[in-house]
Amino acid sequence: MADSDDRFSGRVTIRTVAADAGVSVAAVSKVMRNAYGVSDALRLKVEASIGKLGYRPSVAARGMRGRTFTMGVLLVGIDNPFLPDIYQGIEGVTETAGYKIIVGVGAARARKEATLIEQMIDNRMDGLILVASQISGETLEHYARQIPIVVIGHHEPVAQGYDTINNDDQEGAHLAVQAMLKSGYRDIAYLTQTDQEDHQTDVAPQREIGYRAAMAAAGLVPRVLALPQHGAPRLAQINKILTAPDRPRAIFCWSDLDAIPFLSEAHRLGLRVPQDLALIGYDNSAAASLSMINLTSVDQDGPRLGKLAAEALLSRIGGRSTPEHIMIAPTLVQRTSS
Amino acid sequence: MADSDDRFSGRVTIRTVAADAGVSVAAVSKVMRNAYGVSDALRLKVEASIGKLGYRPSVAARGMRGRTFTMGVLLVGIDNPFLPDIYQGIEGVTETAGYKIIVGVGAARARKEATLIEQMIDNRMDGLILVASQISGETLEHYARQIPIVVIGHHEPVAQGYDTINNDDQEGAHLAVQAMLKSGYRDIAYLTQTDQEDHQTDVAPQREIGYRAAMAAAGLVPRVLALPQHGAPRLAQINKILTAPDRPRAIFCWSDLDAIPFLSEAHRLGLRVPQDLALIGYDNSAAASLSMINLTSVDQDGPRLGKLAAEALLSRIGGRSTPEHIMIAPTLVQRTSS
DNA sequence: TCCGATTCGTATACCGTTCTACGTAAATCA
DNA sequence: TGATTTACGTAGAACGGTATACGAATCGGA
Repeated sequence: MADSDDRFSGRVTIRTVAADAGVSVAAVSKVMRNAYGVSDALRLKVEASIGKLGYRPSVAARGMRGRTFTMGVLLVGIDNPFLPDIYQGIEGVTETAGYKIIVGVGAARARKEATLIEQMIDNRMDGLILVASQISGETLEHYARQIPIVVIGHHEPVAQGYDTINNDDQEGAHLAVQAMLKSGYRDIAYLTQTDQEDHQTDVAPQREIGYRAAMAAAGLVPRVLALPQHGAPRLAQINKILTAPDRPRAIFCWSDLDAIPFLSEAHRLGLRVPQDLALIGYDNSAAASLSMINLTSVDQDGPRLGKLAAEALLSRIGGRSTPEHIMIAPTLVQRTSS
Repeated sequence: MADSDDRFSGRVTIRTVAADAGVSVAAVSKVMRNAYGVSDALRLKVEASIGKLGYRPSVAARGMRGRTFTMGVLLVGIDNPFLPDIYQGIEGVTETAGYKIIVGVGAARARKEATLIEQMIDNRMDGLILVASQISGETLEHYARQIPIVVIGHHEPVAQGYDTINNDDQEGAHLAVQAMLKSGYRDIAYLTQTDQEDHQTDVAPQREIGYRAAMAAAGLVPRVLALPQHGAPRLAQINKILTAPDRPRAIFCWSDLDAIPFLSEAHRLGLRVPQDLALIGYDNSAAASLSMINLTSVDQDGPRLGKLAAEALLSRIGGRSTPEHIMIAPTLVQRTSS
């Protein structure tokens, strides 16, 4: 009877295994969790049944009481070219630690991201890594009380409840401006993004701070341009900047995401790079190294950021409660666009 | 008030809400699910309590009996440029249907993908969309018995247990070859990928079939080149093909993913495109339209594929059990590389 | 020989939902 | 008016695990 029942319902549960091995449900659970008080004989019996039946515990059921051994990774959007690097770094750590990853895709909007975080909490993730999140530090502290959180690409050096892993964005900007100065440019503009909730803690404003400091140190007047991230106005704005009579001679872009379209439009307009226009981007994405693009870019070592974040999260899940704030040094990859 | 409550009483459960509203647990559950048999008065009372307490149901617990209202999306890898389009199409549908999405990132390896599918089943997803999966049709049938599945980018027109959504890859190849013939090229090669488990059902072999048919129809001899997807040999192989004395005059690449590095290497070698070498890619990815790249490419309308897949999955979750196999027509986006 | 400690396994109370019965009161019908 | 139906709400059994309390052996030492 029980047999035909099981066959009908399909799923092999902990009870199926217990019956097959002739032991109690609790015994099987203990074996699964390597809990204390299991003899070798019992373990062998149970493991044999597990293998035979192909039993896999239900994460949902398990999550109602214990760990799920899964961490959630929240990405800004799926099209950002430096995400693969970070993801790869995270995965390297989780794989050896026996953790699974589940990805949530945001849209660089705080509201949407908050929903995703809640979804991850609902799904009983053991911890969360947020990449370039738009969420305010205050809100993060709130969520951090419910689940361990590590943040990449969001400067909040005094945060108490969660960890931050960053490259030194001010330093990165400094490197870019220095390189341009060294090549003789003085009319250097900074291109930032608009239509973001405006936090000083985000990477673009941090890079702007670094840019302004470097310009000031050189006795030059800073000039900040802005570009919407989405929609038709974007291309029009690029065109407007490039065709204006006071077009800057050099532009440091907050991201390759903007630098490459700029390069493209400049090329279309017949501007020579770097003779007529010098460009430096940020992230050293795969596309930057293509020979027709050849964009000078600041590299922030995505794999390392991901690795550090995953390690921090694991230690936080393990019980650490003192915050950790790590900042790594960026490097400049010089190419022909500057 | 509610704030200090939250901090102390821990998680707000359905019982908290029921107690607060002065109704039964089942009543709250009914309201949550818009189930039959709930009066406006009851609904209002319950919703007030939900709002006041900030209650959110636990997906884990919910998953143990009913729906989770979450679908899993399995992507080949996070760096494939046409995934954002498909994702966007899926998201458009799920958002209005009140479904959540959770993403799993594969690595174009069947083993890894199988693990991910099992993880999704363990997490009690309501259904799965697999994008460009490497898993065999046989294995898919097996999993499809456990969970509703829709597959994008995998031709299996007689599959019984799951649905397939594809662009007509043979037709896409036909369009590419036709365009090259029309421009006067006759020495046209096809570039496929290696180091994949070799299924006729995958997109690259399908495109090869279309290519061979089109060449045969024109009375030309086909010529197939191969390129590993990863590692150092990749660049060396590109270089070898481009510098060989019998370098083809035109190459139709199975994906922009390969066409763009080819273009880059050709540019580095000083080859003129399309005078010395014509190239056509597949996927019409964002990078293809950049003016320095300007790659002719076959467009398979990713958003539409995603939309159709999500709709199919919803109807399958809703109970449909007859398989659905949809094929949409690709178009050629002509640019200057051919 | 008796006693406390240690080992191993079981019974069972949860965890937070859904969902199937079922009871009751109001509305409709003949 | 009595007999059905319909609408609304509740109780309580799942679901598949975890974890705690506890009983039964086994063991070493005085």
